[in-house]
Amino acid sequence: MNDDTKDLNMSVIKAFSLLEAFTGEQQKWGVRELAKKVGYNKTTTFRLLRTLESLGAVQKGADDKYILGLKLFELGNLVSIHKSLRQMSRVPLEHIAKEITETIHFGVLKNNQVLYLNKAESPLGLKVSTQIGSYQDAYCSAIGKVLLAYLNDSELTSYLEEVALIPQTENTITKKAELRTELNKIKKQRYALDMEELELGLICIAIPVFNQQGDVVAAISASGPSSRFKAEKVNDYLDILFRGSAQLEEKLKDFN
Amino acid sequence: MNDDTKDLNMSVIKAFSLLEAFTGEQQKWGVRELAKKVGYNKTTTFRLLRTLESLGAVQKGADDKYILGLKLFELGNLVSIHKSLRQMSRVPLEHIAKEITETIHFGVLKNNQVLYLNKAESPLGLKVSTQIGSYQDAYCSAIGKVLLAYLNDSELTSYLEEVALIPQTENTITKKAELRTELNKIKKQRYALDMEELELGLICIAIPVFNQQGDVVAAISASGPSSRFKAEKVNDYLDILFRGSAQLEEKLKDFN
DNA sequence: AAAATTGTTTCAATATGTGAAACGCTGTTT
DNA sequence: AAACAGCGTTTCACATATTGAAACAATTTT
Repeated sequence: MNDDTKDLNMSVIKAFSLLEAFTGEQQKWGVRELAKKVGYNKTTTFRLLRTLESLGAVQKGADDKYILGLKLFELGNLVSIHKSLRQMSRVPLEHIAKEITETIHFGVLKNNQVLYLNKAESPLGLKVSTQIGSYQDAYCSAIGKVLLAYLNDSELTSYLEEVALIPQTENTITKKAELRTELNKIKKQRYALDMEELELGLICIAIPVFNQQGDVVAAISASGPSSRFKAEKVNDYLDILFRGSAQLEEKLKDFN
Repeated sequence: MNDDTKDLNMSVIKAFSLLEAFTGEQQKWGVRELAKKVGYNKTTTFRLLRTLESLGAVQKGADDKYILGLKLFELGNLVSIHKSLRQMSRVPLEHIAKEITETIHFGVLKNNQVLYLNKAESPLGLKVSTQIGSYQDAYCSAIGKVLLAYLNDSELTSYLEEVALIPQTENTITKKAELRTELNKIKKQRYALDMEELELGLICIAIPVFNQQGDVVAAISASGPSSRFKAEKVNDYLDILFRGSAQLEEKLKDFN
């Protein structure tokens, strides 16, 4: 951590640390266990939780433990950045999902990571399911690699300097030179594949979404289990994705 | 304000006051104008904003003014209360919207107000458009009246004691006895009409959604301009809504 | 019945947030 | 060209609001 911490309101920072402890895996917290987790005194933690409760940012569940409250739902729905992208993506994503019958994701690059703005889930039982609003490392996902591929040289160089290529599976690209080569290839062919680079058994194919100026603003992907995702289907999937992407790009025009 | 304010963390409360100043109408704020709006010193406001910025709860837009940040989007997507209701409602709402070609809303009662959890917008140009996550007074909306109609006696009595029936249009019900009669009628006929009670030119029809135990957990509505919403269509709309509601109730079973 | 949890309150100490005034910057008015 | 008015931001002495160990009340576990 750098010294940007100077003159920030510590109470507010602490309050948000508490909120960030609530994740998809751990949705409920008691006072003492949360205090232990974030490293604050239990009294402090208790008072912050009570404050957040009075604001509706957290609330007590049936078992008296705290869960995230509806105020955050309200505020989250007011966030205007990418809001139009998110809204306009819904219908095209659902069309694609219906045709491909795999889960479709829609994401942008934010802080060098993929931020999932929307999704349309596969109608099948066995499917990929990601939390909208969550982040994913870019170098090991199809959407991420597409978005990285269209960065300009200096952006990509600084990304490669900063990032640590941690192996998620035996297929994860862990050499920076190799990643660069892969990204060049992706830019040429206009799509990216993730062949179990993030998770074993999970395959993903992604293509870019351009705005009217020709910049890549987002990417869409289809993800499914390797058992269904056969090589001979790739071209079909790409066709469908490209048609969906064209729809998205059409809608994007209205927002300029 | 009552004395619940004791021992709450004022900084956190102030920070949230700032966040709540951001609405659909006013999405951007400069430091000084926001300070004026919320009544804090500009220095305090500035420091809180800087703190919130470092947390990603706000960020600076293109014109250097502050807008709500993606951290709130992330947190909002993690809110688990009503999350399943929200998710399961999407597909049925879209089916209904396609059939009725008017905007469909899905809401619950929260703090004696209607909280909109989801919507499916009319494909037509002239349409109702509500912010998901926003609140609406219950007594003057169709969804609200349905939800009120199924409260038990003591809940309804305490609602009627607390609420102020402020006329929104010339059709708004402003007498508590009259509202009670209306709610009885609604419970009997199993649907509610809002005939320009909230906004002139706006008509709305709503029905309840039951869970497996037979409690009303939510309501769905179709809203449109009075120019399109003719009396002879009401029965058709009801048919479609009831079929949609049945779909919703079917999905609800899986979550018990 | 004792022990070990939990959430919650108390109170003195001090660390933390406060706000008037000043600063540097940009754009407009004189 | 100079004065002005707006903005976000910094400074610093002061005072208030936050802190945490310890105690408390209420459950649950031993």
